[in-house]
Amino acid sequence: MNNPRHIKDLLYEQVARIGKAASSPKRLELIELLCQGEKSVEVLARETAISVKLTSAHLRELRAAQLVETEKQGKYVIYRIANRAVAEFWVAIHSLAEDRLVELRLVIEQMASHPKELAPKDRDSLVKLARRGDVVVLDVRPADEFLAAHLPFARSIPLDELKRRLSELPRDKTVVAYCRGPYCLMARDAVALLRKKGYEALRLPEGVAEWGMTPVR
Amino acid sequence: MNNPRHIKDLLYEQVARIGKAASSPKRLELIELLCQGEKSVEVLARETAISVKLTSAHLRELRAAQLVETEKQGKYVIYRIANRAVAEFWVAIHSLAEDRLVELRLVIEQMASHPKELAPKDRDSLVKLARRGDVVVLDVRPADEFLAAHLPFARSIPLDELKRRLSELPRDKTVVAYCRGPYCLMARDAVALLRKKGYEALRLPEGVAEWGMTPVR
DNA sequence: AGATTAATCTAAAGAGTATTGGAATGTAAT
DNA sequence: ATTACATTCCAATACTCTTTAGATTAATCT
Repeated sequence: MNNPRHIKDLLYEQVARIGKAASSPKRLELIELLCQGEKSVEVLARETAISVKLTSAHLRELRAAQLVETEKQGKYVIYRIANRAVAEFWVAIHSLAEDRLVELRLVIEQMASHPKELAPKDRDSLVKLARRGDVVVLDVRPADEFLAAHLPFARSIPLDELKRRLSELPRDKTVVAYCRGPYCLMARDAVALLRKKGYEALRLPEGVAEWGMTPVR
Repeated sequence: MNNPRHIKDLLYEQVARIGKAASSPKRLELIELLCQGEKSVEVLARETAISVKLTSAHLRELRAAQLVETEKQGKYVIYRIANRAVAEFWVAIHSLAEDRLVELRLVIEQMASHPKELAPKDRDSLVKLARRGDVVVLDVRPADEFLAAHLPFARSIPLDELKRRLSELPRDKTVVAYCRGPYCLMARDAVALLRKKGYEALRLPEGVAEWGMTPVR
């Protein structure tokens, strides 16, 4: 059985393994989360609101497709993205989805709720503003994710500490908050809180994965 | 039901529509074929060796995911890639698969059979050589695909005409043959034929999609 | 040693997908 | 009008995937 058709079938079948891994909403959410940094099964389950058992099963699939790697640390199993290419694929697939699927764009729009929440998409100019201190780039993800990687000149105040650490932010600067990416709601909530307290705040819908800064190894 | 969890579920579910479309080997093959140019259901079925009915069903899925568009031309229905982003996604997913899956790399290696079939990957230098006429870049795909788009300075001799049109190729130049991409076997067969006839021939494993030249509209 | 915690494995039910054959639709050729 | 052709629709079957529950493994804590 070495005919051309047989060979081709083998080839596309392998590529389809990646597609299969990316065909479940839960697995995609796990991938996005792992793009923020390595995590244990328990943490992944908590953050995604999936049962530990089911999380484990989905991670098993991701590992079968070689998209994630594991390392046993004591009684924990730490999962991480296999390499940067996986993060780039996550960005590629969700970007294509946003490009093609009206339904997705609709949900994203209604997520923004207030029209002025979107920050400028131009990365260079944002970095320039942040470097000069004209805006404060605020990372509202958990501290360990900030530690693993963060946008240039960002400072870390996790969302659940924001209320009591408001005083750390200058009142006269615009705050640009970001979190895990366009589907994460933490930055949205942070901006809502900041505005209620009188700050000028914008949400940057991108995260480290979209900026090509996913931590690996 | 406007709680955050519900919103997130909607978001990832939409992205998973793209993953689902890419989770079947046959659909991937159809996408790759459509990256070469628009085609009718009949042609797609013939080229992929899938029954017309099943081809139609898979194309239906691809259209549901908004990855392809259709246009009725007389009694034919012409399918095409929705836009360039789809071709880029095809390249992204098969590149990731090659990066991550040993099994895939193994099949590709045994496909090359002769070690020297691989041509230089550096695009600029290949284009330079082709411009100066130091090598002949040969497109062995069907004529309509060549017409839709081809690599710079390439000339077209479809594989099934190659034997009787050999005289069109200069005997003293290296021939670099390419076809639809790394999973297409036409360039491999062309190289085998050329070598048997005494030509110096190499296979370029990339096609128009990999070079970002997929025809759209 | 025994209890606790993290994670996985196995089995089973339900939901969804791939594939095929037969019928139906719409267009073009005779 | 009738016939041929390209494509899709519908229904049935086999298969695969998702999810949950119960049992199991392995490391840590008391």
